[in-house]
Amino acid sequence: MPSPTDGRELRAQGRWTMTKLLDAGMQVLTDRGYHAARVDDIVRVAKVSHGTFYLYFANKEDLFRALAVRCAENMTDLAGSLGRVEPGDAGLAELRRWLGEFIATYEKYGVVIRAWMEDQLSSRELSKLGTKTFGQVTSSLVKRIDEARPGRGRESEVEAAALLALIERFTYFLTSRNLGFDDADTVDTLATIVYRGFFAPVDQQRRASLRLAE
Amino acid sequence: MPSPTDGRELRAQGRWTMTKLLDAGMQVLTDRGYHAARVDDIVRVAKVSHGTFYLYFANKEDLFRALAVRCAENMTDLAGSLGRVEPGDAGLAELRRWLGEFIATYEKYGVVIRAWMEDQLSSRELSKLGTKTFGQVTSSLVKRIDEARPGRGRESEVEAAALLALIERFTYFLTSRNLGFDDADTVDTLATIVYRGFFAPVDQQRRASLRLAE
Amino acid sequence: MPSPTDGRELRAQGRWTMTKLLDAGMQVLTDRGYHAARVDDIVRVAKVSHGTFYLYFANKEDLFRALAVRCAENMTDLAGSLGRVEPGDAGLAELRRWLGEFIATYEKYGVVIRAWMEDQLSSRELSKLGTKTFGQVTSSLVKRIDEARPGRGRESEVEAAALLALIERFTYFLTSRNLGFDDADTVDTLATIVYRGFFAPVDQQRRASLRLAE
Amino acid sequence: MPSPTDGRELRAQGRWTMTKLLDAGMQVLTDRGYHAARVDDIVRVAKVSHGTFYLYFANKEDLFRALAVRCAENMTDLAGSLGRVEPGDAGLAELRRWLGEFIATYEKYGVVIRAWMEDQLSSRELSKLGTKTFGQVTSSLVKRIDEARPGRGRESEVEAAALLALIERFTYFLTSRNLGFDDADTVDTLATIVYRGFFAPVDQQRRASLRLAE
DNA sequence: TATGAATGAGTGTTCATTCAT
DNA sequence: TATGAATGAACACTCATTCAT
Repeated sequence: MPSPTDGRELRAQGRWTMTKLLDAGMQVLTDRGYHAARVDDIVRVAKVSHGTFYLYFANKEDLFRALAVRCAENMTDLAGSLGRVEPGDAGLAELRRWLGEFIATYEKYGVVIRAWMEDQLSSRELSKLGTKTFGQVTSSLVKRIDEARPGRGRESEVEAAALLALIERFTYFLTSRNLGFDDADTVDTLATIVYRGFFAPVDQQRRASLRLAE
Repeated sequence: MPSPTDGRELRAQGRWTMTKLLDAGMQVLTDRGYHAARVDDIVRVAKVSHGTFYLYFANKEDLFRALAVRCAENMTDLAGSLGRVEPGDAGLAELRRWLGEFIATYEKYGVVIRAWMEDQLSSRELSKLGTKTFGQVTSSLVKRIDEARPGRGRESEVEAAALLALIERFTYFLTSRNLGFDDADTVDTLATIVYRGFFAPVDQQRRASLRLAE
Repeated sequence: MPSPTDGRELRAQGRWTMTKLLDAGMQVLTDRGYHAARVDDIVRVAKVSHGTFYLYFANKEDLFRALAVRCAENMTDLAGSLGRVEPGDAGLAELRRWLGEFIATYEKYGVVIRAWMEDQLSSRELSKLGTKTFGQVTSSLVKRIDEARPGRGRESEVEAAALLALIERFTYFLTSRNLGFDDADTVDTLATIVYRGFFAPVDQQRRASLRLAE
Repeated sequence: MPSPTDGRELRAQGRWTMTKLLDAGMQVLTDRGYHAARVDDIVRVAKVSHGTFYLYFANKEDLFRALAVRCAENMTDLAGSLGRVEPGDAGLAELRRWLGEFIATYEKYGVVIRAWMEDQLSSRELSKLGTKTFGQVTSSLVKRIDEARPGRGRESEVEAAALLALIERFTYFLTSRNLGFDDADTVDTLATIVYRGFFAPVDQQRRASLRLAE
C-alpha cells in the first residue's frame, strides 16, 4: 500500500502537519507502546482531525514505517561511528563515547528499536527493515571484536549478538525504569563490562586454562 | 477483582478444566504473544466454552496472573540455585550450568518473562510481581558478583542489572529466532562472556590502569 | 473467509437468530438496495446487537452470499421446470405458467437476481455463482428454443440471452415500478411476445424472405 | 440545491475546466460504476483540485445531473429517429438501423441509462428525468407498434415496455460482458427477434387461435 | 459445572464537502 | 479561478465480558 503523499508535493502547511503527526506518533508510541497506540491518540496530540491523518499516512502502520525509516537511518549512522577499540584506556574511552551515542539514539527512537527487538511488528516489511538495520550494527561490532580478539571465526558473531542484546536491554532499563543509578557512572560501568567481556585482550595462558574440558 | 474460584473448593473436574485453561493460556500466549492473545483462542484450544472461562478467571488478566505466579515461583527457585562462581574453570562451569537452567525456564515461561522485561503489562499488580521476582534474581547475582569481585558497592548492582539484561535478551534471541548457532557452543560462548565481563578476578594493576581519567 | 458458523452446531435460539438476520437482510436489501444496505440497518430490523451479526456471518458479504445461495437453488429449480414449448396454445400456456413461476421467484429474490444481472457484486465468488446460475437458466432456454425452432446453432444461444434479458428486466419493471398494468393480462402479453419472438414455428417461405440481403 | 455556475458566465478557461470535469465524470462513472465513483477519482482524472470541483458542481449528484441531461437529449433524439416499421424486410432493416443507433448511444451513455433503468439514483429529480426520457422512447415505440399491429389499445404500452426492457438489457450484455458473439450477426438476431415478437403482422386466424381460453 | 448466545463500547478507515490562501 | 489542506460523520468489524438455560 502506497503512502497518500506519494507523487504529490507538500507545501509548507502540509509539511508542518506531517511533522506534527510524526512527532505525535513518536510521543504516543513512547507513552502507550506499539500495541496500545491509537490513531485517535495520535490525532489528538497532533491536534488534527481523524481524516487528516489519512491524508498523510495510508494507515497506522504506514506512520510506524515512516518513523522506522528515520530510526533505521540513525542506527546505520551509529553502526558506522564505532571506531577501533584499542587495548587499554583508549578503547574503553571509545566504547564509552559510542555507548553514549547509542543511549542518545535510544532516548529518541527507543520504541521503534524495542518493537524490532521484541518482534512486535505485524508487517513483514517492517520486520525486515529491523533485521537489516540490526544486521549493520552487528557487522560493525563483529568487525571491532575481531580486531580486538582476532581469529575466532563464527564465535565473534555470537558475541556480537550478545553484545547488542546487552547494550540494548541495558539502555532500555536505563531509559525506562528510573533505576536510580547515576548516569555517567552507569555508562562507565557498562563500558567496563563491555570492554572486559568482549574486547579486552585475553592472556593466552589464562585463555587456555579457561577452556572447558569437553 | 477477586478470582471466581476464591473461597471455593474445586472438585476433580473443576481442577482439570482449570489446568486445561492454564495450559491453553500458556500455549496461546507463546504462539500469539501477550497482546494478540484472545480469550477466544484460549477457550478454543482448551475446548471449553466462553462462559466456562469466566467461571475460573475473573478476566483475561486474571489468567495471566495465575501463569505469572507459576513463573515467579520457578524464577525464585532459579535465583536460589546459582552457586558461588569461583575463579577459573569451576566458576565457568557453574555459570554454564546455571545458564542452562535459565534457558530451560525461559523455554517454558518465556512469554511471561518477556512481558515483564518489556513492561507490556496493563496491571500494576502484575508489574510489581515481575519487579519483585527480578529483584530476587538480581540479588542473587549481586551476591555472587560481590563474592567474585568484592568491594565495589553499588556498582555491582548496576552490573547485576546488566548481567540480567544480557542473559535474558540473549536467551530470547536463542529461543525465538533460529540464529543458526549451535546451541551447546553458544551457551559456552555466553558463559565465557559472562565470566569475563562480570566474574573474572581483575588484576589490580590492570584495573587501575583502566580507570578513565576524568 | 469462512463463516463463523462453520463447524459449530446451532441450537434452536441460534437458528432463530440466523433466520431473523437472513430475513432482515433480505428486507433491507430489497428496501435499500445492495450498496446502500448497512449492517446497522440489518441488525436494527432483526433486533439484535451489532456484535451478534458477526456471530453468524463473517461480514456483510457473507450474508449476501447466504441469500445468494438460497436464490441460486430456487433459480436452478426454476431452470429445470420449464417444459417443452409445443407449437400453439399448449406452448403458450406452458410459457405463461413458467413466467408466473419466474415472477414469483423474482418477487422473493429480486434484489439478488438484480445484483447479479447488474454486476454490482464486489466479490468474484458471488459473481461466479450468478454466472453459473444464469448459465443453467440459459441452457434450459436454449434447449427449449432448439426444440421449437431446430437447426440454428449458436444463434439460439444469443436468443436465449435475449430472452433472459427480456423477462428479467420486464419482471423488474413489473415488480418495482407500479406500472398500472393489470397483472394477469400483463403476463399474458409477455407470454405472447416471448412465444412469437422465440418459439413460434416460422413458416419456411416467410423466414427466407426475412433474411437480410447482406 | 443550485449549481454554483447558475447565474454566472463562464469564460473560456472555465468552460474548458467544466468540460474536463464532465468528461472525467463520464469516464470514472463508466469505469467504476455509479456507486463506486469517487469525487477523488474524478478530479484526479480531470487533473483538477478538489476545491475546483465544487466551483462547478454543487455536489457529486450535480455532476451526474449534468451528464444525465446530456444523455436525455441524446435519448430524445433517438426516440424521434425510429421510423415506421413496415412489414417485411424494409421494417426489419429499419429496426436494425435503429438498434445500431441505440447501441452507439449506449456505448456512450450506458452508465447513465443503466442508473436509470436500475433505479440506483438517490435523487428524486434525477429519477424523474429518467422516467420522462424513457417515456419518450416508449411513446415512439408504442406509436410504431400500433402502426404495425393496430387496434390493441393499452396492450401495446405493455409491449413497448417489454421491448425497451429487451433491447436495453441485451445491449448491456453486449457492451459489458464479452459474450463472444459476433456483433453484426448479434444485432441481426436481435432485430429479428424484435421484429417477430413486436412488429410482424399477425395472421388473424392464428392470432385468434393463440388466445388463451380463460 | 458448563454452554451457546448476546452485548456494546471501541477502533481503523473512507469520503463528500468546506476552508484558507 | 484555482489549489492543497482540513474536516467529521459514517461505516465495518473486533473482542472482552455478561446472560440465560
